[in-house]
Amino acid sequence: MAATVGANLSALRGHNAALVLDLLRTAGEAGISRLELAERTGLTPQAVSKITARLRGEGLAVEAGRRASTGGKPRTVLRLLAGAAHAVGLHLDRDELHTVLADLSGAVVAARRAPLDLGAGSDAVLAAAACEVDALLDADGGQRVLGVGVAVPGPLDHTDGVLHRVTGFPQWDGFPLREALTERLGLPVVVDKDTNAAALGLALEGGGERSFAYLHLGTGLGAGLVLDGALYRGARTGAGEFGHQVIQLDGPRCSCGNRGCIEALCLAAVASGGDRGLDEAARVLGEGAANLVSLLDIDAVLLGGRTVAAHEKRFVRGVEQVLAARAGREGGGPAIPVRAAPGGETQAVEGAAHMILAPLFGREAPS
Amino acid sequence: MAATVGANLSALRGHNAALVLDLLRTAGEAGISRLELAERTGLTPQAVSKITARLRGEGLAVEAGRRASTGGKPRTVLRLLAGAAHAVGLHLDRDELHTVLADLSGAVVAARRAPLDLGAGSDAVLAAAACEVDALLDADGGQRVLGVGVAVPGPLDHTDGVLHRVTGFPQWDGFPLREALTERLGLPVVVDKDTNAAALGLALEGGGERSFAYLHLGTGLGAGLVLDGALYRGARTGAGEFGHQVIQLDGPRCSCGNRGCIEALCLAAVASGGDRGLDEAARVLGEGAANLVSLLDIDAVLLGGRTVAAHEKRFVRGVEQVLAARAGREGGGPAIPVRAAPGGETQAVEGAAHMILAPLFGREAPS
DNA sequence: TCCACTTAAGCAACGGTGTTGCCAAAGTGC
DNA sequence: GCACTTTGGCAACACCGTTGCTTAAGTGGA
Repeated sequence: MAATVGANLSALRGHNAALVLDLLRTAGEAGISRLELAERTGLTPQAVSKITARLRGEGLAVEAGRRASTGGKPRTVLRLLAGAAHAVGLHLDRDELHTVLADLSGAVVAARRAPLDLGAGSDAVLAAAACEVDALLDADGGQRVLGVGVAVPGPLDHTDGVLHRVTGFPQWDGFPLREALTERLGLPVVVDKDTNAAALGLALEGGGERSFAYLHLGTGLGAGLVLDGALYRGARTGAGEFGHQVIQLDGPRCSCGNRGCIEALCLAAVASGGDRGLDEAARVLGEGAANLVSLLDIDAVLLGGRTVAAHEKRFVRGVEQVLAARAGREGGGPAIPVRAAPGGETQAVEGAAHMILAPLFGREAPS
Repeated sequence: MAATVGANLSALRGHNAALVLDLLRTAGEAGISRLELAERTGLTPQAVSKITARLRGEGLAVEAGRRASTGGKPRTVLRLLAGAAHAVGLHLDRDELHTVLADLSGAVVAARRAPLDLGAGSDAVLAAAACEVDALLDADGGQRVLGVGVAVPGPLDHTDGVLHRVTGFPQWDGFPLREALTERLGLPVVVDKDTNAAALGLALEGGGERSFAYLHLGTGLGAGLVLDGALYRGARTGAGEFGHQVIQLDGPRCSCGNRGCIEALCLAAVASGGDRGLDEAARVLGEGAANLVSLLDIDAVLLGGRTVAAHEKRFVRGVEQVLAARAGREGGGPAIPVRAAPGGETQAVEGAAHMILAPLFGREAPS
C-alpha cells in the first residue's frame, strides 16, 4: 500500500494475498506449508488457511504432497500454480529484439529473438515488436496473458511510458511507446529502462539481498538500484544514471559534455586494450561502485553487460579489490559481495516480464 | 505497513489513523475538513468521520470552526491538538549539547543548550544529558512525553542504538547509547546520526519535496537522504556517507585513507582561504551534489552546517551553477532547486524530536 | 495391536473494519 | 418562507482476521 493512501478491507486482503503469493513464488518447486506461511507473514494459521483457500479457488495455488512428520500430522505443502497465467517480456535493444513468455514463477516458457534497427522509425519497430509478440503467443496457444513488459535503452518516463532522448536515436524523443504498444497489442503494457528491468528481475529471482546495485557495462554504463527490496526509480524515473557520475574533477571530456564521467573513463580504459586496460576499467568501475555502496549502504553489487561478460572474472575481481580496500580504510566492516549477474544477455527481457508479474506479488505498485 | 509483513485489522486501523493524523499535522493551524481528508486519503467520508471521532476521543484532534459555505452546510474544520503529547530532542555534538521539547506538530515548546565535552567519557556525558532533559521537563511540568530522540555525529546502528567509530572519539566505539539512555531517563529512546535526524526534520516540516538530499558541511561533510518521502537509512544505517565519495581519482589523500574524497577536497578549498577558496569548495560540493542528483533523481538539494551557514548565498549559488550546467548537458530538463536548509544549527535537535513523532504519522517504522 | 500424545488444519462464532443507504443538520438564494 | 445544496451522523451490512474448539493424521511406547 502506498504511503499516502488510505487502506480499506479489499486493500488489506490484496496485500495479504500478494504477500502469501510472493512466499509461494519464492519457495518454488519445494513449496511451503501453511504454518511456515503464518510464521513468515505474522498472520495467524487460520488466516493463512483462509487466504490459501481463496488462492486455490482462483487456481493460483495447489496442494502438493506433505512434509515428513515431526511427531504429529505432517504439514501439507502448497505450491504456486505457475502456469495459471503468463507475462510477455520485450527488450528493444539497439540492434536486437528479444521476447520471452514467462509463467507466474518467472520461468521462461518460450523465447524469440530477431534483428532490429532501432533507428528505422517507430512504425517499423512497432510492427516488428507486434509481430514477434504475436508469434510468441501463437506458438503457445490459449494462455492467460497478463500484459507485456517492455525494456528499452534510453531515459524515459515510467509512469506514462513516454521515451525521452534515447542515446543516438533522437527520433524517439517524446514518443508515447506505452500508448502505442497498448493499442497495437491489445494488452496492458509497462515500459521501463533496460537496466531497471534487469535489476527488478534480479531482485525477484536473485540471491535475496534486500538492497543492491546492478551495474551494466556495454555500449554505455548504467545502473539499476534495488533499495529495501523494491526497484528505486526516483522522482522522474531517472534514477540509476550511473555512467555520468563525475569521478575525476576536470578529467577528460565525455560525450555528454561533462568532464571525468565514469563511463568515459571506463570505456576509454577498455578501448586502450590489453589486460592493463581492463584492469584500469575495473578499477574505475570499482571506485564508482564503492561510492555507491558507501552512499546507499547496499548489500551487494551485481555486474552485467557485454563488456563485463567478456571478461567476467577480471571485472568481478577488480571491483572486489577496490571495495575491499575502501571498506578496510573506512572501517565499515567487511566488504560486500560482488558478483556477475546471472542470466547474461537475457536479464533485461526476463526482467521486463517481471515488471508485469511483480505487482501480483506486492513487489511494486501497479501503474 | 512493512513490505514483508501481514496486515490485520488493527494494522489497518493504525495505518489509516496515522494517515489522517499526518494530514492534520500538515494542515497546521489552518485545519482541514472531513471531506478534504476523504479526498486526500481515498477513504469514504463516513470512514473519515469514524476515524476522526476516534482521534477526538483520544484527545488528539478537535473541531475548530467552519469553512465558508459553498451553498450548503459549511465544512467543519478539524485541527491536530498539538499539545496532547510531546517529544524530547537531544543533540550530542562534539562541543555542545542541545535539547528541545517539541509538541505533536513539531513546534519547539522549550529549548536548552549547554557546553559539552564529548571526549569526557560516557558517564559524564550521560549525566549531563540526563540533567538537561530533566531540567527541560521540569520547567514544563506534567506533559505527556512520548520519548527522546537522540542525534549524534558518528556512524552507528540505528536499530539497536549502538555507536560505531565516532570520528575523533574512539572511546565511544561500541557504546550502547540507546540502552544506557533508556535506563537513565526511563523513557523510550531512539538514536540516529545527526544528518539523518536533520533530514527527517526537513522531510516533515519542509517544502513538500518527496525526495531530497540534505548536505551538511561543518567540521566534516555528511548527508541525509529522504527518498519517496521516507528517511533512507540503508541496510546497516550507513547510508549518507557522502563525505568520502571519491570524486577525483588518485587525488590528494584524505584522513580516511582514500584519495580524492569530496570532504578532503572541499575542506582544503575552504582552508585555502578567500573567495576563491569558497567558490572552489562550492564547485566541488556541487559536483558531488550533481552526482547524487543524477544517480537518485531527487527533487531538491538542501545545504546546511556551520561552513555553509557562514557563506550561505555563495554556497547555494555555487552548487546551483554546477547543477544547472550538468542538467543542461545531460538534458534531463530543468535543474532542481538548491536551498539553504532552514533552522540553521537547530535542525538536528528538532529532527531528533521528530524521530519520536514520525511513527505516529506513519512516516517511519517504529523501532 | 492398541492407545496416549503431538501436530496440522478446518468449522463456527466473534469483534471490528470500512461501506452503503438513509436521514437530520445547517447553511444559501430566490 | 421555501426549495435546494452540502455536510455529517446513524444503523445495517459485508467481510476481514481472530479465537475457541473439533477433527484429521501422523508418531511412539506398552
